[in-house]
Amino acid sequence: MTTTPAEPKKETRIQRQKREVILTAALDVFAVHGLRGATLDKIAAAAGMSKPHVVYYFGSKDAIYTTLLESLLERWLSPLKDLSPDGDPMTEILTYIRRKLHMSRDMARESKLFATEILHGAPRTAETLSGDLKVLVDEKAAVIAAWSEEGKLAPIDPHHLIFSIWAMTQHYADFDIQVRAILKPAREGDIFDEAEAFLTALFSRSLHPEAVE
Amino acid sequence: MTTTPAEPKKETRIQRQKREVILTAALDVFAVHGLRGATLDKIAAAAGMSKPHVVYYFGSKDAIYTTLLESLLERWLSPLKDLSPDGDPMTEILTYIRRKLHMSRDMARESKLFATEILHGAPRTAETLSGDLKVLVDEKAAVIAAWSEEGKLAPIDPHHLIFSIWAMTQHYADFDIQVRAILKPAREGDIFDEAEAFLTALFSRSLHPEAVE
DNA sequence: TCATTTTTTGACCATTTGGATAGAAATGCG
DNA sequence: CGCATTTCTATCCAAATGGTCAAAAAATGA
Repeated sequence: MTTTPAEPKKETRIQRQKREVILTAALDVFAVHGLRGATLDKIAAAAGMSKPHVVYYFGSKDAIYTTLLESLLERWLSPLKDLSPDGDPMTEILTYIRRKLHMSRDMARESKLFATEILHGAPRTAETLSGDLKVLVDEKAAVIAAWSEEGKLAPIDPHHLIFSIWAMTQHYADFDIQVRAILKPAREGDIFDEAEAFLTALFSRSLHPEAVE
Repeated sequence: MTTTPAEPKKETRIQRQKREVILTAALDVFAVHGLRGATLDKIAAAAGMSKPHVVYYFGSKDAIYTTLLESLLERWLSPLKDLSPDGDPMTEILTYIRRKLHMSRDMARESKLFATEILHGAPRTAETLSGDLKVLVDEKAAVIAAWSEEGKLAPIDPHHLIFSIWAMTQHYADFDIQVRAILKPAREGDIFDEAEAFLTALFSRSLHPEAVE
């Protein structure tokens, strides 16, 4: 048979490497052009191989995209998973913000891929969003809510707090072109360092448990 | 000649209406599918007319997209333009946040269109970003910086403050699917009302000029 | 009314693109 | 070495898609 391996039980080292090369190349292409704008030709060129070879390893363009998205979701959620109810509230949240921001800096392409997916209706992520993600967020929101109740944190809507952290950190990856265009000639330093200082100041001010009228 | 009118000096009322119908339909399609994912057939179907008719009025798919983007940019910036140096700092900023949030609520498709454009490298908006937009932002950032200097506002990086307002307000339009998936069964009220309360609280706490160590 | 212009579309075309086929090159292995 | 399996690619194909064309229908105006 001439069919593709698709997803065999045992993957050789070479197969894993090749798949990795394709995924990396595809990530570049998808992040810039989106799912529809990306072509197998572009991906193949970026990966330095022929188009049928790409299809040989993944079966279809869609399969590459889906694979990318799935492996991304895991890593994407890990910083939030690490937010511990046992730590110091302020430290936990500021650490979370910092880790999320570092992910935006180091995984800008992945962030854009994810953003485009959600933006276009999350056709293949909807279940994860209202499933695993919702469970995780609800759990951590409860932790934050408890902190607020105990007076360790200013009273705040924990869900919207999480949304705001996502929005602000991912903004620096997803809209980097805009951010850079505006900050351009001035500002020699790293934009992410500025962002970290800004976000730390913003949230520590808002979250300190005091002046609760 | 059988060429299209494209952009004649004088546009009849009927022409303007037709163009408007097409633009509205195209906005729906572009917001969901992106530039590449949108097809002339889909746009024509959404507008209730034939594909050649759409081309007759705009010449090309790209022209529709560009027209949409240009008319959007003006409206997009108007809330920031209205931020006045003469008003009360806190009121001005909170009003800006509210107006921006209302735009996210009422112009979600436009927000998504813009987001996709920037996300994919802003190929046809780059000049505007580093031109008009930068000028406007720099101007308003100076206003905010002055307020901070005068002690009317907590010291804060004004550029990043603006970025954070964009990020958080647009998040509710661009990522509405994610937000809704997480907030779903609970929360009967309007998400945007919650967001408004949250953002108002967050920023008024951070911006009040006090506790400056 | 009837010629002229504008609006509208069915049919068609060229290109792009996802993917299939078949076979070549390489690799593994007895 | 010789056979089998895996890896890889040139070539082709069918569907989708942006856009053209010629002509019909509707509106305009003298």
